[in-house]
Amino acid sequence: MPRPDVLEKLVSLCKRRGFIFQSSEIYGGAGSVWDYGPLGVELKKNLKDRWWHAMVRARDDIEGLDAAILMHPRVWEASGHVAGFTDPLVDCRNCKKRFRADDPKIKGVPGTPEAQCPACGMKGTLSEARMFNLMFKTFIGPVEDSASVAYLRPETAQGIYVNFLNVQQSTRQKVPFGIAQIGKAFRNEITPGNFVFRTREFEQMEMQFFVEPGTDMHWFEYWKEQRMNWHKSLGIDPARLLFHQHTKEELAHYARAAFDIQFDFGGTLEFQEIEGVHNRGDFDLSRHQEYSGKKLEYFDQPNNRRYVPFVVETSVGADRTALAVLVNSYREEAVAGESEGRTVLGILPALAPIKAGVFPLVKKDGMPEFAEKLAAELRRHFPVFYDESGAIGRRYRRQDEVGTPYCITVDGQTMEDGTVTVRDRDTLQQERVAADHAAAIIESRIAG
RNA sequence: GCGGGAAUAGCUCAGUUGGUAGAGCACAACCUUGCCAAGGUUGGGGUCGCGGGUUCGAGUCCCGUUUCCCGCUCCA
Repeated sequence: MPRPDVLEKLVSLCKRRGFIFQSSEIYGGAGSVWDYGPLGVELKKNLKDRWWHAMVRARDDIEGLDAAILMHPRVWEASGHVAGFTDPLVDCRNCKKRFRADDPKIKGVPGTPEAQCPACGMKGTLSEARMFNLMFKTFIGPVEDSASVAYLRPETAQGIYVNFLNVQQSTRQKVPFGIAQIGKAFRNEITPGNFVFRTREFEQMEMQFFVEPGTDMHWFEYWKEQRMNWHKSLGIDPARLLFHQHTKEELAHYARAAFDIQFDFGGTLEFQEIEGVHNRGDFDLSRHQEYSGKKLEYFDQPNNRRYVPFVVETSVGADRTALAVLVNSYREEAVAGESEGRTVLGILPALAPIKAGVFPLVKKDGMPEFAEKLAAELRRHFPVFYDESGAIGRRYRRQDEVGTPYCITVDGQTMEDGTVTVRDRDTLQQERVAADHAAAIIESRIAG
């Protein structure tokens, strides 16, 4: 049974509370691009930091990199991105089939009444030839001529391949080792949609692991496991995650083997790719050798031999993972004694944009002053939201809706003994702790 | 890109046979209550996605366009 579709409610919540806005909204909106608001940028940053820590900082066999978005146009010829997509294509308006414009089976010039569709035989239904390259094209320098054409990268991986030897030699890494980077990529998708699931500008977190040929399947299995565990560590329900193996037909031109990690977004987005783990063999490095004329070999000193390493790639969408975290955490639940339930984002505390709300129970008897001081103190440790407006219950609910894991309330007793209550987002339980210890207690829970 | 649907306040929507926009919630201020969103008073905020057209007059009809949703197509 498909899970309920929460996407529509989530889109509304994201806008209302400042997670994600549509780009250029006041101009009617730009197609399929989204902006991260104050809370969204914190969530996504926490996610990226977590990935960076797991993949780069916590390991000694992976190095970080931040390659440029614009690259030499030949890179995309080597990668295969230009070749398959420079052919003009035509559509038949009748039978909806698509053909190469130079298909010999087409009689007549496409776009004219005489042209005949090879599939359905109708005349005059073929569109004019159009380019279907999904890469964004631009020009380097002020003159727009063919010599200055450049592309916005459609994937971050190539920036890693072309820097393979730079990184290896400057860090003295030995194979096997990896290079990781987080960055924007751009694709002129024909069918974008589903909120930030498929967009034309998106952010990838990629790691390319260089291994000795023959050991690639071992590392492929290793990284499959590692990456699945990472997603589970985000608090994502394991029942909503699965591997999908690419069939021969699905395999990309560069891949020897490929698994997707899929997440069940619910509704019509049942089990969709959020990460790909691919065994790319030596396709990329070999192609770059061929197109650049420069050797991209690794010298195995102990064995005194040179070879082009194989590559195991892990490529995860930062936006898709952020969406998965939001969808996974969204819940509406009943509250005892109330007709209206509450909306909660049960985000892992470590990922939550705001870690704690700080409230004075009432606006009198020195409580606001005490609470404001406490909030300022806590802010030195993590993001805090101070709120004194409205009923206390309303303030709790506001924080539930944006996933704030803890709410600290300053009450009458605080003024006497310096203790405050800490309320847990998920259990609604409160416990009383010394105000001086609140920061340390919450910090340890976020880490744990 | 093709076909269908939608576009009115921050959100969810209403708006009768065309006559210059309403509700609930949210938000702000003050009062009150004081531990889980529903008290009181007051207040801010839309020119109806955008551009044309028809009309004495258009949110309300027509055309174009943009964006979103559904389906098809595409997805290196």
